[in-house]
Amino acid sequence: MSDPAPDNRPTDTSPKPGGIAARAMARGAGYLDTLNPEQRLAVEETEGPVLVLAGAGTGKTRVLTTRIAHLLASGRARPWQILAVTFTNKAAREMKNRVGDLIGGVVEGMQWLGTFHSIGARMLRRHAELAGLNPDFTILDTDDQIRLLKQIIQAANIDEKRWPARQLAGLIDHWKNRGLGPDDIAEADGRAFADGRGRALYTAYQERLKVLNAVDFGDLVLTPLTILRTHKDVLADYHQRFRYMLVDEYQDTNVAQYLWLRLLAQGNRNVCCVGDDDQSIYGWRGAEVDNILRFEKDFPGARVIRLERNYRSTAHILGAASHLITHNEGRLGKTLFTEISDPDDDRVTVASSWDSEEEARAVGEDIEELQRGGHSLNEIAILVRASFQMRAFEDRFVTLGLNYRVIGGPRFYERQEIRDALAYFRTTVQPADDLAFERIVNTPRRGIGDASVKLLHDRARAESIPLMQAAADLLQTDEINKRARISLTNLMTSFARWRQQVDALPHTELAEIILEESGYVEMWQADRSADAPGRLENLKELIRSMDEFDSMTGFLEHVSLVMDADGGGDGDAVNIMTLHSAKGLEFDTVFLPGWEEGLFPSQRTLDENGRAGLEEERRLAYVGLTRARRRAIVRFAANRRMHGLWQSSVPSRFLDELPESHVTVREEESNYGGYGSAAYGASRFDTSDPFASPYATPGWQRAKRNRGSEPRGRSRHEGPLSSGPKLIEGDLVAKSVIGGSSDFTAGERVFHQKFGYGAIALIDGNKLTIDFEKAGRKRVLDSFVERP
DNA sequence: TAATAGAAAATTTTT
DNA sequence: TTTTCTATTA
Repeated sequence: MSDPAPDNRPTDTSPKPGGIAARAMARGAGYLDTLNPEQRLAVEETEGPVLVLAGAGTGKTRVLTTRIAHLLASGRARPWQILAVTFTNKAAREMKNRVGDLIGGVVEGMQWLGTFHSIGARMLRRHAELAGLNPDFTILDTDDQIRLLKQIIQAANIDEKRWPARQLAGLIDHWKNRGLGPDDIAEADGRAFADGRGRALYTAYQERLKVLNAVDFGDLVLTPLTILRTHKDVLADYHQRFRYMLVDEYQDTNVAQYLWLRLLAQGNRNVCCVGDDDQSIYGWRGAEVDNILRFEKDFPGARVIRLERNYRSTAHILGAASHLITHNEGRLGKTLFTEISDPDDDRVTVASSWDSEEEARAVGEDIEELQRGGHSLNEIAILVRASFQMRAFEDRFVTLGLNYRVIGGPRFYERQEIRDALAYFRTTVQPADDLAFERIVNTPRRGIGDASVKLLHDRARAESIPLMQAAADLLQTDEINKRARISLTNLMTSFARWRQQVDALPHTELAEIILEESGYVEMWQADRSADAPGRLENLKELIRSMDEFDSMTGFLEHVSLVMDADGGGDGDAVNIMTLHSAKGLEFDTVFLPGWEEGLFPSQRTLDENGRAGLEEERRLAYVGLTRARRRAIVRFAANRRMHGLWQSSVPSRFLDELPESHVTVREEESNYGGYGSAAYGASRFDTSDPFASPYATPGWQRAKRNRGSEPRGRSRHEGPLSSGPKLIEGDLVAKSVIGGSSDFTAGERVFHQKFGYGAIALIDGNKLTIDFEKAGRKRVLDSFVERP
């Protein structure tokens, strides 16, 4: 959370409860009057466990915020007696603001309103000693985590190539998400990495973290959980403290978060969870839909309230989304409805393109058309499955001169220059922060290369001391070469100097001094590359943003928890983002490109998680559709370029699952081969019982049938109408030969559907480099070319 | 030790 | 296609 203030603040400075109540009463508790009966029930049912199943667009946030306002205004709780958890900082911020609006003023003292991670961090700082940490521990981000694990793997003499740190990080995260410490890992599970050494590495990692006085993201939930489990007095204290608990997006909780909540809720059982099982899209990072599905079992006597009245979308959009999601098993079941029904409402549009570039072109045209009709660009969103899809749209919009903004793109705090600068600050404030120190010892280059760093490491490890300490010790000897010695001495004195100034100077000033004196700014000034000026600008922005905090420590705390991207562009612009980051947002018009098998649903998810993965992808589709207020345009392309080579694709099975009655298929002249309703006809829509078999639809059946080895090239002889099926085969055949070698020979003349005729220049397995007569040199998979 | 060239790998989603 | 890592050379 963005609140760096120490823990004891609220009790003395926040307004008396009477004050809040009085303020709210003065506005005449009217906040209840605007709610519908279900919402009102969800707000007023304050005692005991409550599960609010809030479908998309049913006023979920409104219920949560009104509930908090109600608890405060009715005098049931003071601000600091309410625990309110969200997943994102954005949601926390919004909640705080909206409660403030309801109460009529800024809410003070709601220190337990925040993300799981920020609240976990707060708890952990209060009881750090119980976990063997200092209260000023640092929070490592993923990057630090992986660098640390890399060191541990290397120290254990394990081939880092064969057992990448990234994979171990994933494994450890997975364990932590399930609430498992190193000692809880079953013998068998521990074998999952490096021939059975997974558990040992996990243990080593945790020990190393303790030495560094650091925690990772997973620890922010797991360690507080462990503390609550093992210290009854602490738990009792929180039981007394939290009169009411609220949880947003309950469907996204993982096991550790769930256990933490359950433990806390055992106190007075006043827990209210709000969520939507149909919008659970974070299973891949440990979320357990099961948590929401079995709420009533966990909390006997729980009241379940369904919010099904949708205030956002047209009947067509709701109809399409609702029908799609019925193909999932294992849901609590809700049916969204709207009372607004206008015969002029557009149906959900399905359209297709030849390739991703044409897809972008078509969307661009649609947007310009809407714009001419007075549609605000801010109210338009393009929601993609994977971020690489964004590029085609960006390219197109740049040529069109169409304003756009990418939401959730590269994060400010993840940029190299920002991380470097932060490492300097961290080392200054926390001399024991080895990871930060290591990051900048030789940035900018100062002659302290791998050899010298290794010396430091050996020394530090041998004596179990921080790198800084080891450096100081080593400088007393003559083990390091001259050049390194001189600059290391310099660096050490600089840090000592900066450290002295921490309390003397304003932190923004000190930050400037550090970046200046370390030569870091100079390094970028000397850099002639195109992005150097931008980086310098970012550094300035970083210092500007520090102004809002009252100390360096407070700022660093904020940074590690709030990885939010900055404000985003202003003015009127189209929004481009992934489906995941679109959750919780809404737009008048939503474009959903790339509905193709393999991309959406993602092949990887399908491979790794099977049916559960497919259902999660389907929920993602549901989330996408329900972002739209008025218009949803679903698209797929017949060809897509991935990793620099072309692949063709089958329309997504989700298209088959859209109900005919709410969808229109649009044919576009710009389609080269008439790949419109000819190949993708109304017959493919799902008019059957959704539970029968989602895969019984014609399109999917055909694709499945063709997976084998049907002769290729047939459709070329059948005229333009069936150019579609040919591509389907191309894709499926392509998959079956990946890794094999090609039966083409160099120099051979071949035909490609997109590029025409050409000669093979180079063969690399099944990847061909071909000099095309018209399109020039391209790399393609061999299954996409034919002998003429 | 640093710079460079060349090869290999990788591409989902994020607190 | 792009990025990231590695090995080589100055």
